[in-house]
Amino acid sequence: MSDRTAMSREKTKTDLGHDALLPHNTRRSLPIALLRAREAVMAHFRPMLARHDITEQQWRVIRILAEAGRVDASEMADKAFILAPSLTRIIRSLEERGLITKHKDADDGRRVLLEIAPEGMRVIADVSPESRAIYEELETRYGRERVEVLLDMLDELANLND
Amino acid sequence: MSDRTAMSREKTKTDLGHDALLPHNTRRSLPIALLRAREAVMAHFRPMLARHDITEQQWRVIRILAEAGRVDASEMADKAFILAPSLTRIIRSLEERGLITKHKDADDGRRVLLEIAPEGMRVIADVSPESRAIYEELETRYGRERVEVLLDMLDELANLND
DNA sequence: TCAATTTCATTAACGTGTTAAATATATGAG
DNA sequence: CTCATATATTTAACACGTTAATGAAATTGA
Repeated sequence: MSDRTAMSREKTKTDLGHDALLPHNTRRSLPIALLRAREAVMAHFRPMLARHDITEQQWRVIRILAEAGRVDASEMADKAFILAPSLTRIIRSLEERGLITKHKDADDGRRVLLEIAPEGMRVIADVSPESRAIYEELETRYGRERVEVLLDMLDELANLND
Repeated sequence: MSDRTAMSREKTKTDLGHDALLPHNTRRSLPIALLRAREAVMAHFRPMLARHDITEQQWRVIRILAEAGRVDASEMADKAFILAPSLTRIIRSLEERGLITKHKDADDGRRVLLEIAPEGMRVIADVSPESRAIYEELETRYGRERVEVLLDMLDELANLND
């Protein structure tokens, strides 16, 4: 390779000279570790969702509607952990595809109420068993109790701010 | 709980009739828990990065260049956990802003070599201390050892596929 | 040597993430 | 009741994520 001067000085030019200013190693960083773990998990689900022609976020939305019935947009944003602007787009797309219906709340004209449509229920019925199977396979391989422990630790991390 | 025959029938219309088809509760799902945890962590860093006018991904890239010196795009994609198409855009933007430089590899014309520029080093010097401080605050509040445990568990989850 | 294959990077197209601003409706103080 | 303020949703603008396709350079094997 590129042996710039006399000997192996690959880092010389860009080196900080001392490590105090350098951020700690990328591989032991919480944000990236969380990203990697999440991607590894989603890699199991994504191809299956793609076969059913829905995205991960669309799946979260219709799944919550199937669980919870009629839900307004704010509540949905909260439960599905999707920001309002993204949710607006996702709702539009799901409605156009006939998977959900949308109506104004009669008591509060600002609110948008969402409900799953029969077509959406069909998707739930198709995807749920496969999703479940994938999750259980994952749980088994990682260890059921360790998943619980991990979920608790993640929850606590997510709630550090309160 | 869900006694859904005679009384309280809010969910009847959208109910599946039996719970076997329903996905398990959203709040105990690994993908969302990982997302929530990651967002909670990033919420601490994002405002600081925004003040320095860089995104999280741009920060990962220049930080890796500061750590590792000259790096080609594939290696960068790997280390920063950024997909190639995103990386192409990020590299373009960082180069336009003068934070990095880019050259073709003389030995392999397909490869693109990246290096941090002085302007990029300035950003590193500005952001690193703040980043470190935020991370250490976080580590302290969550518990140093628990962070280590969590990182190990996340790593194992990310490597289940191998 | 050269055609087929593989690898690296980019482009394209679409969906989502993120912040700020705009719009519409509700609510509350006077 | 009315004006100011607060809340719910949408729009806008830009960056990134994701998959597939393209272009260019390297590698392989006949």
